[in-house]
Amino acid sequence: MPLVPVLARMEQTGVLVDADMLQQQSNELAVKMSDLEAQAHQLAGQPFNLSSPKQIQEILYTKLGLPVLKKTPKGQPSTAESVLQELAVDFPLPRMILDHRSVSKLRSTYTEKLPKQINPVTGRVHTSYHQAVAATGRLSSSDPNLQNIPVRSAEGRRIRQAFIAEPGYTVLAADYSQIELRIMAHLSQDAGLLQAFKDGLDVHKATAAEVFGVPLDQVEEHQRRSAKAINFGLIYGMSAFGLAKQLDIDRGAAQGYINLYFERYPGVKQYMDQTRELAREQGYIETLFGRRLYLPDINAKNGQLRQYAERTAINAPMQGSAADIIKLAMLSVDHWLQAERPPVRMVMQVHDELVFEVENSNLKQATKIIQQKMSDAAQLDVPLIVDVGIGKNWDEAH
DNA sequence: AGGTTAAGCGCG
DNA sequence: AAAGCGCGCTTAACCT
Repeated sequence: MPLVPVLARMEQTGVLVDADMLQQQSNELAVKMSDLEAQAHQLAGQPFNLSSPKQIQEILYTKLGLPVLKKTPKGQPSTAESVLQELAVDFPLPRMILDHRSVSKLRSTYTEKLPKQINPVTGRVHTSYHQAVAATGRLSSSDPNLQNIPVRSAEGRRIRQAFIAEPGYTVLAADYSQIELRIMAHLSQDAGLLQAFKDGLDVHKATAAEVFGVPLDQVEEHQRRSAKAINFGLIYGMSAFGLAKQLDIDRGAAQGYINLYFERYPGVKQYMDQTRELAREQGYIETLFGRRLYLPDINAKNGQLRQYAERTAINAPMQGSAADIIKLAMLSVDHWLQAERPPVRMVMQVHDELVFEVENSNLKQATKIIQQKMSDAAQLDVPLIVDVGIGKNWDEAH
């Protein structure tokens, strides 16, 4: 039995998963894995278990003499993705290891496991949502974790395509647009950021225009990408060093971007300083709705511990407030479901997204009500925009 | 045989 | 010296 009570095992609803489709994908992934193993065997001149760190170290570093770019905390040569990415520029084997890793991850974690998690009585997968695990107030999901179903790669998205609705129903996915940055605008009361959201701008593009000093309609793609990295970095309390690595630029340039950002959005700068200060004084920070996160290390002598606590102090109000808001939205939606009993099931929560199974003839009305209830879950000084997608499966609904 | 840890990676 | 927040799952490697 788990020590933390399972407050929300999805026994009543659950989500439909097409086991045959996953089985088919499993077979295809298995073929790719053995192809890669055979190729690696050739190149290495010996059998090569691509998932064994020991063998990777032996073959890549000892036998082939590839440069050791980074070490693990225990002093072993690192085989982390970022390292292998760099090595892949000059050598073929690292690419194969990376491909093998992503394929085997998809197979072992998803296509092989999910079919076994289907409840024979309901024909659905019923995750457990935990309310008292994540320090920021987010839910977590386990057995199986449905909050990390692949989406970023085409291969991975095929797994999402196996998440379907029963005949006569449609998958409806509703997600908050940029909720953490909107919360940052609200908390910091930065005039520029507030205005950008009130004007309904593409916020990364708007940031790029400000930081790089170009008109909105002349922002280039690489500028938007940099601005996006800056925006995310800010939410996480990232340093110039981290931004430099992320954007593959030198540290001075990264610091320049950050300085420019804070010049253009002085309210954000002030908010960040204030938040650190408040955390130091009271030993905790609060979300918009008063959820506390205690930071015992905020005044630690150990710089590493202290800086970690400072980054948490910056991030937790935004991540935590977003968690508060979607929980309120879930309650609001549930009240509607209980009162009206529409043919609608709330089947998943993925941090800033709610997934529903909606009877086809009710799609229009359900979309409107869900969108409105999520948008109205909190009153901020910027609008809370909710994007809704529908489809035969979860992938299509995005 | 079974448990634990480190590394790695899937997601927001 | 570290350097970006929050999770859960799988594997290899190591341990009892």
